[in-house]
Amino acid sequence: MRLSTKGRYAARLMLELALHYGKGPMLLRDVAEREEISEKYLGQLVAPLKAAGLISSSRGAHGGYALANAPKDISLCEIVQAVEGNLALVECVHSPKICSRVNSCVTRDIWGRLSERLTEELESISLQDIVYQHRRKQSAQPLTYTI
Amino acid sequence: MRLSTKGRYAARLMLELALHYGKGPMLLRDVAEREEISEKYLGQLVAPLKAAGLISSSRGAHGGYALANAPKDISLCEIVQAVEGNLALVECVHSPKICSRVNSCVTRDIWGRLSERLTEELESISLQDIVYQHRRKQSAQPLTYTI
DNA sequence: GTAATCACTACTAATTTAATAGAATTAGTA
DNA sequence: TACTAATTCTATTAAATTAGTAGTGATTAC
Ligand code: FES
Ligand code: FES
Repeated sequence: MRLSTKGRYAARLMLELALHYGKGPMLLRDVAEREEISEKYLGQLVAPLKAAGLISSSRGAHGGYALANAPKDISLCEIVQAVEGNLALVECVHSPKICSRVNSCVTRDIWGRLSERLTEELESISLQDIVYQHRRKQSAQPLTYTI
Repeated sequence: MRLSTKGRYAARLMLELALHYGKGPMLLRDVAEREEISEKYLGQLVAPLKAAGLISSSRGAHGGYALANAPKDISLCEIVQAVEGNLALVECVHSPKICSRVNSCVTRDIWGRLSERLTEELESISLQDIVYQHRRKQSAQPLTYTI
């Protein structure tokens, strides 16, 4: 029951865009460098994020990516859902066809409720919250000098 | 972020044992038949459940499996954890070594808190709860006749 | 001693994950 | 217009995980 790199990288990508919010489009190359993630792989993650309306892009010279909305209006749920698909903990919650006995199976109900709780929890975290926590953490960190 | 068949089957296996609680050991064959799950595959799931102290077994003729404790004293968390290992949504929460930057990464903190919430939620559900919900559902079901 | 049952280990096909690679497309600018 | 910087799209792949199957060995009741 692990979140794949898609979801984790997408969250970090969106955090970078949020930190850069209001400063024009950000290069994928810079995101990749700052987060130490393969640029090509990130290139695949932006497609679903854009399709979900979370980011906008501009091509060509001086292009790049930017948040489509303010950080406070983007939830972690939307980000994860965009790249990972629906968040049900078990498949038959959303696709009843794949299990016979969906009508009698009580564990399905339980996984369904659990999935809802998880979704609610993710919905309650905005990108702005993550930015705040990031800044708080940064200022609490001891300084690191790069020579 | 899906629960694998291990966790799902283990929950159903434990429900069957709970329904049979107090009636002596139950055959794996019967569990497999009632839940329509491969007996051999279930055979692999009982090992970790036993190792976790959730069930007891007796070998030989008239052997089988039984709950090691009352259903009210077994949580869904214990069951899932036994067969799936630790429930962290991302690996670096429990094994900081695998990620560099664990000290500065704010998303790790978020995944960590989320994992805790999920664990709490699973801890709050006992096998007895599942039995109650199962019985309620059964009695609400229209009767099905097997000819 | 034999039948029934759990216990253990090895193997495997299919799927998913986590990338890498490269060509195509678009946009700014000299 | 030609050049360059950037996104976009598609294909390929190695490794890991999942979801089993199969078979043999150990133990116990009768
Ligand atoms: S119906 Fe899908 S797990 Fe029970
Ligand atoms: S430290 Fe592991 S995801 Fe950031």
